[in-house]
This record gives sequence, structure tokens and C-alpha cells, in this order.
Amino acid sequence: MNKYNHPGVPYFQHVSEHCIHYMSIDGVIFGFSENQLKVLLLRWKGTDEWSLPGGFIYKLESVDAAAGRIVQERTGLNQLYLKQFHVFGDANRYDQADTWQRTKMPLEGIKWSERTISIGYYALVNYSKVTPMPDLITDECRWWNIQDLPRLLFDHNHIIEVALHSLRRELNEQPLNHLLPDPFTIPELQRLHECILGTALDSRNFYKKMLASGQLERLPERRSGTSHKAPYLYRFQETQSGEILPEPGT
Amino acid sequence: MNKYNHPGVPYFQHVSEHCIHYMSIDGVIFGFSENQLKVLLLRWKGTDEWSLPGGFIYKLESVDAAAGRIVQERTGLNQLYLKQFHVFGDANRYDQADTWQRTKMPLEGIKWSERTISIGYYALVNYSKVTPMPDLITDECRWWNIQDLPRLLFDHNHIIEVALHSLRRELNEQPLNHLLPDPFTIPELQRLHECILGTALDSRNFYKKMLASGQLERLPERRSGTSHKAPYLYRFQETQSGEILPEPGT
DNA sequence: TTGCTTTACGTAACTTGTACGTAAAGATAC
DNA sequence: GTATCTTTACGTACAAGTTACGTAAAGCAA
Repeated sequence: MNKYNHPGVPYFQHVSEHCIHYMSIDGVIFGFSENQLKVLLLRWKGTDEWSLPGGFIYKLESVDAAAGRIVQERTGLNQLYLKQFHVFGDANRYDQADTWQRTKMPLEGIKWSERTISIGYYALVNYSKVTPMPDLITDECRWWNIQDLPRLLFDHNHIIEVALHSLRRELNEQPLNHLLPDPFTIPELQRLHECILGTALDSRNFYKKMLASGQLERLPERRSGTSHKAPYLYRFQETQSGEILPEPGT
Repeated sequence: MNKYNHPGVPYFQHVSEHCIHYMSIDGVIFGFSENQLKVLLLRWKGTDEWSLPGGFIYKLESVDAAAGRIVQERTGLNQLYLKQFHVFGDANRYDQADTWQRTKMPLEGIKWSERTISIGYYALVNYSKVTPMPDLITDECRWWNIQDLPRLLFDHNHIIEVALHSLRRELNEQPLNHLLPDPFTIPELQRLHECILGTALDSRNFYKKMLASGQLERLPERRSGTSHKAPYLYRFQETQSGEILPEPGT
């Protein structure tokens, strides 16, 4: 692939014409599988360089809608929980020359911003319902364990860290069922809490706390096969189901 | 004042040329005086319409720096605590035709965005150290009690509500000393908590909690004059002084 | 001096969180 | 099939934090 046939060129030309300049959205898409917290990453065309999924805001598009569109296109989900968590607005967020060179994206002919302000959203999605799809400028889209991420493009390692810290702080208010199978077991919920918090929890106290919260509804069935004693299945009660974007702000 | 000599015209022309389009910053500047939580508002030139102080981001300026500049210009303070709290990005945040007509700002000749995404920052400032200063497009800058605000321009009533809710949620982590005289008394700190929370607190429990936190340092002197029994003066210990922008994000 | 308000500190009941014990259910080993 | 191990489900004891309320000292006003 050379600079004359790179599919990113028409894409960035389209963005430059129709989207808001100096501004982007980055999505930290969290999934949970095999007792691991994961994020969805993209590998740029013709490189070994990875980044978060991201995109741009059309001039007359709501920012939440843009974030929803971007995450939807990578996951195939049309119902998802999204939360705006931070704006990354430093004038020098990363070494631009170095980063763009790593992407092998030929931007010479395109009117492009000298800097980009990025609005960070995180999404909580059901791992098993996601079909990872690369976009026009990437070859591959797949899950990475949050524990062993590579060095990412731009300042995306930092953005993921801030997203994880935000999720950690807001853990008890977030609809974590979006990350779990439906229904789920208490041990599964505990593993998820442990992955997000990065600490081990006492299972007996965790049980007590979850049941005392009154948000869980126990089903008559148990999860069979996996564990020694089959655990009961649970659902979150209707109240905090959390549809698309139940933002405090709007 | 007519459309031909309005000082906003050259201002908006300057902004249109040098600042990022489709994007602004709004500052909710909190102050505390006479047992009332207050915000600083601006009255637009030749009108009775009020709005939050705001401004625009220069193309190569950090967003935090832009917010600091904007708040600094209205308050005269060069040391201040600022916190980014939300992005207001709806495509239709308010009725544009109605709002701009209320401002009496003649924008006809100026290349202006069809919509604006606004990054909300709140500032905690020392009321007595602020010198409210109007900008180029406003006649008056003064404090308003948060209890009895007028109907503001744009969606600024909503932005203030979201700012207050954010402050309320983050109350225990925020350096509230920025809102108080230095040193301050425990009753003063309690009034401030009550104003932010909107509820009455038990003074005996409040004392206990504040002293148990270990963050307060009692001075030998007492505040004289005001109350029946003179209360001791306190300072927050060095640790959580909170200089300019100790952001979790960066 | 008497009465009132505000500060400063204390006690008791209650709730929440943490540490750890244990039996039942299922899987695996012998 | 029985013993052993792991995991779930539920329980108890103690510590820490929260809430409710009592009270004396300090200052102001009558």
C-alpha cells in the first residue's frame, strides 16, 4: 500500500469536509470474557500499530449520537450503554509527527487540524454479542485484555487509564449487567468487580452486599457445567436497566 | 446601540478567525458569601439578558488553559481551582433564533457555527478576592444567588444545574477552602456544605466528621465579633490545597 | 443576673463494612 | 462407590462509620 491508493485519504477528505475540525471522539469499549476485562482495539492498515476506535462529529450531529454511531459501527450493537467521561484537550497530547508517521497515513494533501480535542466515551457491552468490525482505515478489530495492552497510537493508553479510573469510581452507579451474560451469577459479577477494581474481594461479603442491595432478582435456575456447586442465576431488577445514554447531563 | 457599532461584531470576527469553530467553554464560577452559594453572571450589552461567562478556544491552546483564561478575565484571579465537569453537545441545545435575538447581537455578516458544543468547567473561588469584570459584549458582571437566578440565555440554567449536581457528588474530594476565607471556621464550612447539598446538617455530627477527617488544622485564634461563642479558626492541611487544575485526567 | 444563641465536645443506638467459620452441592481422584 | 477437593450459599463476631440527641461553656441582649 502506498500513499496514492490508501483508503484513508478519501475518508479524511470526507471528514475534513463534513465534520467538525479540531475535534474527535474516542471510544473505550469495555467487554468482559474469561474473567478478563477487555477493550476493543483497531490495527491500522498496513501496520502493527493499534488504537482505540474513534471518529468525528458531523457539523449538525449531537455528540452523544456521534459516539453511539462510532461504537455501533465497530460492534454491530444497536443497544448500548455509553458514558462521556473526559475531554482530552491538551494542545500537545502526543508527538504528532511521530504518531502520524507510525500510522503510515498520507495526510499531505488533506486540510488537517494541527491539534485535536478528543471527547472520551466509554461503552459497556456484552462481549458475546459483539461482532468486531474494522473501519476504512484499519485492517483488524479485536479484543485485548486490559492487563496486557501494547503501546497504542496517540495518547490512547492514557485515555484507557482514565476511562478505567472513571469506571472504577462510578462502579456502583453503572449498569454492569451490560457487561455480563443475561442472566448472570453472583460469582461472575464478583469477577467483574474484581477486574475493574484490580483487587480481590471476599466472596462471602460480596454475596451479602449484592443481595442486600435489593437490585438483584434470583431466578429458579442455576448455571450448570462450569463450577463445582452450580450457582444461582440472577438479573438486575428493572429500575437500573440503563438504556442508551441515560446521561446525568441531559 | 445598533448593529453597526456593536462591539461584539469585531469580537466575534476575531473569534471566527482564530478560535476553534463549533466549540465553546462555559464557566460556572462558584462563590460563597453571606451564607449563600453564588455564581458569576454577565448581562449582555444593551439588554436585560444574563448568561454564564464563556469563551472560545484558540486553535493551538489547551482547553484547560482556555478555561483558565476565561475565568481569570472575569474574576481577576490568577490562582484558581477549575474542574471540567461535562460536555454539552446536543445538536439542539436551545432555540438559536430566539436566543440570539434576545442577545441583540448582530451576527449577520459573521461566519458563525450553526451549533456549538460547549465544555463546562466549574470554578471554586474566594468571593472576597474577586473583582467581577464584564467583557467586550457585556455591560455588567455580578454575583447571583444560586437560589434565585433569572431565566438565562442559551441553556445556561441547565448547565448550572449540572455543575451543581457534579459539585454535590464530588463534594468530599473538592478543595472547598477555595470558596472560604482563609482561615475559616467550622460553622462557615458547615453552611457551605449545606448550601451545596441543599439540606440542613447536624452541627454536632458535622464537627465530629470534620475533625475526624484529619484534614483540618486548628489555629490558636478564634473568629471574633460575629457569633455568640467565638469559633476557632481552621485551615486545610497542606496535602489537599489544590492548585490550578489538579485534573484527574492529565 | 437571667435568658438566649452558638460553639464544642460527649454518649448511645444503629447501620455498614470487614474478617472469618461452615455446611451443602457438584466435580475429580482413587 | 467413597473420599477429597473446590465452589457456592449463608451465618456470626467484631470494627468502623453514621445518625440522633444531651449538655456545658462562651458570648450577646435584656
